Amino acid sequence: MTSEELLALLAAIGHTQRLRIIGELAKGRVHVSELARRLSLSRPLLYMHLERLEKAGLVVGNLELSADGKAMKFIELAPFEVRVDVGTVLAVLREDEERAAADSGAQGSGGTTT
Amino acid sequence: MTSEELLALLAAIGHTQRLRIIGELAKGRVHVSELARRLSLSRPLLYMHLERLEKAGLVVGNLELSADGKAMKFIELAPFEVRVDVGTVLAVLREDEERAAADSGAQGSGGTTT
DNA sequence: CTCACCCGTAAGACAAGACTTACAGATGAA
DNA sequence: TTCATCTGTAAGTCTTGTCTTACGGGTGAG
Repeated sequence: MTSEELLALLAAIGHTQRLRIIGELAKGRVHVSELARRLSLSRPLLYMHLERLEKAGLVVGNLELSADGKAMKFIELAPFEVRVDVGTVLAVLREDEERAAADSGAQGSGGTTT
Repeated sequence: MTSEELLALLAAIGHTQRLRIIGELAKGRVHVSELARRLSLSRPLLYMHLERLEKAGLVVGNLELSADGKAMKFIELAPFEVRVDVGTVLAVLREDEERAAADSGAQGSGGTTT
């Protein structure tokens, strides 16, 4: 895991509204408008938060058609678990360095991959 | 743990520079100016980050006097470990509700405390 | 056709965070 | 005294993130 991924994840979870969203989704999948109603959030705002959560891989969205033919986007919580401690931090920093080294090393040859 | 505490912690760790700071401190305690030099950060900026880290309880600062009588603030990494998953989120949300309930319940009487 | 749902995005106001430059004070050494 | 260390903060800029308002289009029911 790179620092970029870790940061995306921490930033995604680290917000009051998004905690509430996760809390609500923990009860089960819901479509966007319904979710907005339950949390008293404007739909555009909710979209913004969902985008962030989705990018970090915390939720997954599925556009489906209901029985009466209306399009509905259902949001589902993706399982996640990260231990945050000194070891994790050191690990991502090391990963970053390795990637940087690999990138600069692969510039001339091109066969150093994997 | 309340959501406020969790958010402070996540926000504290969730930043590139602060990851680097933690990484450097993992090697051992350092005084501020030296730390700033190692990370190529301006001292005022480092102060800002340290303040955030300290508030979240991730680092501890100690003002000491060196052998030649100069004041030096040593920064030390505090042990920390948090598991971030759905359970954690639900736990802090529940904790929030309990606190809110306790606060509003204690307004009139004063004897309802646990 | 109008109403009540649903989807999605664009634009701009506003607040929070990150970062720089500049300052002020204290010590010991040359 | 002047220089090289260290401490700390205040002010202002710039960038990022949050949030609201205002649009656009689609479906089925009355």
